[in-house]
Amino acid sequence: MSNQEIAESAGQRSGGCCAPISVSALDEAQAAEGAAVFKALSDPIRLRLMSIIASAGGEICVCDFTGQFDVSGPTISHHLRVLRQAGLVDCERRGTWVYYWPKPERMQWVSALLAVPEAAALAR
Amino acid sequence: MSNQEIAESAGQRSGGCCAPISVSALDEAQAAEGAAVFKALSDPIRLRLMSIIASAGGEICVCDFTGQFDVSGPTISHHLRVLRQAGLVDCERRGTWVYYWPKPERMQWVSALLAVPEAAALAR
DNA sequence: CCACTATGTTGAAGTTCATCTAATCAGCGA
DNA sequence: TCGCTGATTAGATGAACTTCAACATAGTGG
Repeated sequence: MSNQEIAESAGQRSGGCCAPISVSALDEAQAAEGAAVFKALSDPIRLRLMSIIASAGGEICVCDFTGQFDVSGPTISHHLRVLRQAGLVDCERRGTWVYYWPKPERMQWVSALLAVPEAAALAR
Repeated sequence: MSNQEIAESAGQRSGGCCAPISVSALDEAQAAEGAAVFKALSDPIRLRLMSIIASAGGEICVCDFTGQFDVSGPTISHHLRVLRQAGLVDCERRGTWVYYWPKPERMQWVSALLAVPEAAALAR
């Protein structure tokens, strides 16, 4: 895969955009978008929710969360919405239950933002 | 490499610890540590500061920041402290000026946390 | 149609955060 | 030693965030 292809696959309009910050600095718009995603991950409960969803290997039911956390149902619901609005997960209601799944492109984009290319790492 | 070895090589006491969240979920302590780092990156100004420091290719003087941002000097200083406390940058005073540099291990750790192994990506 | 379960939404209370001004600290040169 | 410049700390204030209780909505089954 060429660098160009990598850039394109990462760069589908929303947020996907930029080289790792070790390579080039972000402009204001890029920083705003990135910060919004990091904010979604900046709460311990949300990060755990995200990790449970991401590691589920597919979909997972909301009913599997309640009980694993010390907070009330509405609070879980609120945190899930934040993750959804950040584009990190998506969900669908099927019958009584609601299922969530991760959006790997988005996760990968954020991960790539922080990645340290070997050259940059060696420069120190 | 055994799982144990992986855990050890990633786990130098503070924070380094865990497999990507696409592979296994975080426990409370891991989530707390990860969330703290994400919180440090969750502000647009801090994320831009971080990207400027990371892409500087070495050290950079605080005096290079002031003027690039619409906030007062003390505010910049406050944000730099948050990044420092998160372990993402470090600094040293030399004469009149203070220089900052990134800590690539920490950046790499956070990046790895969100990385999506191919297998996990293909499973969807 | 009604009761029941599973989630999501709203509004309010308490807490944390970003930002500013004013004051302080560190180094330099006269 | 005194002032000057660069940077950080302290205190205050308004905005944003987390959380819960109460209510609303969607779907199931009697």
